[in-house]
Amino acid sequence: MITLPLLSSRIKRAAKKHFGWRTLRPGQLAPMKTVMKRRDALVVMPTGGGKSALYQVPGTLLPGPTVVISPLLALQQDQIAALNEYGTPALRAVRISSAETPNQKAEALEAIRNGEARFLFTTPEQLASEPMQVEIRALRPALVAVDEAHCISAWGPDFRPDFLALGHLIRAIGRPPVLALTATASPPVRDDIIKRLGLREVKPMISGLDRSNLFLEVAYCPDENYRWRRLTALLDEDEGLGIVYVATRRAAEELAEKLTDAGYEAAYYHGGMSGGMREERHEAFLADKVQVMVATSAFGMGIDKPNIRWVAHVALPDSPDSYFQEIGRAGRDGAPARALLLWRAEDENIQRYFTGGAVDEKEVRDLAAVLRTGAHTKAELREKTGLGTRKLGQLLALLEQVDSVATIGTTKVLAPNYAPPAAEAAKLAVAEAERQQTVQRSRIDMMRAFAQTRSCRGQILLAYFGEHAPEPCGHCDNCLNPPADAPVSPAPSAAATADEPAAAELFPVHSTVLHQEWGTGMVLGYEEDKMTVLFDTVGYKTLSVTVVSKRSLLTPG
DNA sequence: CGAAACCGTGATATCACGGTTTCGGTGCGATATT
Repeated sequence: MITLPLLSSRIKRAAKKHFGWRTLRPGQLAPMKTVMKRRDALVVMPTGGGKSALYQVPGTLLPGPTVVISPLLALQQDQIAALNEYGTPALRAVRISSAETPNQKAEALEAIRNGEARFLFTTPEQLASEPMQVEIRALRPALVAVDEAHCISAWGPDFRPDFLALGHLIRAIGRPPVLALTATASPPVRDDIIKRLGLREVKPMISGLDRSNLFLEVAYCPDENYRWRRLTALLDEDEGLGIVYVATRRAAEELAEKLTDAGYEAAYYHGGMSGGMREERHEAFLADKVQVMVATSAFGMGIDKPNIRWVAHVALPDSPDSYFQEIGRAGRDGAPARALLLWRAEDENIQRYFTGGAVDEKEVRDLAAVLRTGAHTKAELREKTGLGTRKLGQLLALLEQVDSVATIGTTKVLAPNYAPPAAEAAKLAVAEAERQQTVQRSRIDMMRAFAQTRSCRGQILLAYFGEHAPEPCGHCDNCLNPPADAPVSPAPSAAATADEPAAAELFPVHSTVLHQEWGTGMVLGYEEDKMTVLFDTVGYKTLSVTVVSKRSLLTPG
């Protein structure tokens, strides 16, 4: 029987023996202990906080191999190379993905089987194959680590449907304990991860959300000219290198060119470039050879570079989740760094477009009906329904979420016997799509609210992530230079006259409330006369405290 | 939704204007071609 103090020292010894780490970083030991106790865990920790170690160290001690599920092959490549650099079988990693031939896959499985390797990296798409499930299950994995777990929520419904089925897939390989890792996750995203992975008895373990060396600034830009001037002003003030996020590939190329013409060392990066080119640019940035990287959201995951001095947005991100993750790449070394949001009202349009339009109930019904007639490949489904690849994928993802799709064999899908009738499945799917879009629109609303606020931005961001910060952050534009007509916000020191009790908090932060129309929600925070509530079905809503109070719109839940 | 490309018209021989169409992010994996 293992006692707890012994557990801690075993972990520390393994960290020292295999990795040469004399100490663990804050927030690392507790999740490692949870993993060693064979329990599920969800850990939210900024990149650079040492998330990989959370499965790597226990992985050397557990009585079976660790399966690491991660969304990007390029990222896996780096992690595998890093592990194999140690040159010890206890840390050796292999991979199963589309980049491996059948022979290489077999070798990878064999290496795990005979103990030459401990870590098996793979993708949700590989796990969707039943023969692969059988092979991996036979390895008796002792732990499944899901890296960048927010992809379940962010990518699953949209274009990586196999992420939605991860919970089922993990069950199919024997359901070892699951460790879910991500750098950012607001409460609804955490809930989604827990639900989709089927995590049991987890309390999210969260650390490092308050990045006090990051200075948060926002500027509203009436036109592109003004935005350009603010951006170049930042580049002129700051000697260091950084990332400019834009909304489209074309914008990335055009802005990079404009910056180059103006004498800045700029390059662009987006998902439409060839793999080789992307790698090249990525390497150049890591090697300090690019001062300004103008990029779409494709640039980011896995970038663990300590000396990024600023991140600018020439766009309005689709959510505070994305925003936080993107700015979080600056200042990893702990030295001061800047996050500058340059937004225009027009920026919202493209995000609304990406949110997607109404789903055609008839199309879903027809698809659901075909699925009930037996197993089909996706090509067959396209043939029979006349849907395009992308549309088909989205509808399948929706049906998957209402238990109307199952994968059989390697590539075929069909309606499982527990699936509702086609008409009902279609109704459920349309309702689910609407719910997701409503929530997504509310996230855009929250992003705009963050951009427009006159009070502390750090507080608002933390509130969005479900953290209550009683004091203003002291590292945002509004804290440094309060707008002339700024509200009476809770002052950092007793000097200010904070006689107004912080917008008379009707309901405690984090308490549950009930709204007649919107159902139950959680109070996230107060700001001026407004309160923000996260509702289960309609997402984030900002309400007037006065109106809520006068009309008794909310009751304790 | 809105920016930009496209396209036709008009008054003149190059462009100006207005209407219409198209496109827009994130990546796995399988397939076809060198």
